[in-house]
Amino acid sequence: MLSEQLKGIYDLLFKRFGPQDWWPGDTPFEVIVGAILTQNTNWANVGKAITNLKKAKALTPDKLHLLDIKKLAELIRPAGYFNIKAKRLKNFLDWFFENYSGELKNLENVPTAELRQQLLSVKGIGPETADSILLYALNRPVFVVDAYTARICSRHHLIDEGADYHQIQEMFESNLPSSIQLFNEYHALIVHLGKDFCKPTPKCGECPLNGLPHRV
DNA sequence: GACCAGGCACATC
DNA sequence: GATGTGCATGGT
Repeated sequence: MLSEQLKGIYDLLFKRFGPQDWWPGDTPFEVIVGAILTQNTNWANVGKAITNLKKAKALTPDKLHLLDIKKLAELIRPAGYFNIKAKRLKNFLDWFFENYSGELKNLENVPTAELRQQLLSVKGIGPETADSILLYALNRPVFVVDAYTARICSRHHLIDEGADYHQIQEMFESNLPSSIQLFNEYHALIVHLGKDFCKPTPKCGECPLNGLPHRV
């Protein structure tokens, strides 16, 4: 029955918004960089940082690994938190080169659960960033939870207010088929819904979920 | 000018 | 274990 509700919500969102074509990135590595840069940050600003990295021909594992951290911080400045994010990117690259020679294909045979644990061990990569990388860059069937997901699930009584990341993720993953395509589209649709309607102060207006149970 | 954005680590109680 | 705070740019 939760599974019915989750599928119903998906259908409503897809019907209203259509396919979202996520992740907006040309290569898996670009997706990884974007996942770190978009932490608590508007995607438009991340796009500017990505453009800067492309112009500087720095958007490959090797180049980014070698790039001076001060220089890197300057290039990603539009994405905000640029000092801390430069360090986070470097932390990821250090891990990537130490363990996998900076080659994405070397990640292919690592089991998802193990890879997730390893990503989480990198300082600056938390649950959402790790799962975004796993799903959108590495094509693993994990459900990405973000602030919008938590807010929407709570407001519509799908889960307790105050449920943590893992509980919310578990609700989706155990009540939906484990499909990369479905998880990809669902998370993207939730973000679209969140941007248009489910702000911290709700703007329900023409929300496609109008009519479903909702907290006041 | 206030509010918000596709978080995370760390300090403090 | 829960709660608070710093990190920072840019659009609405």
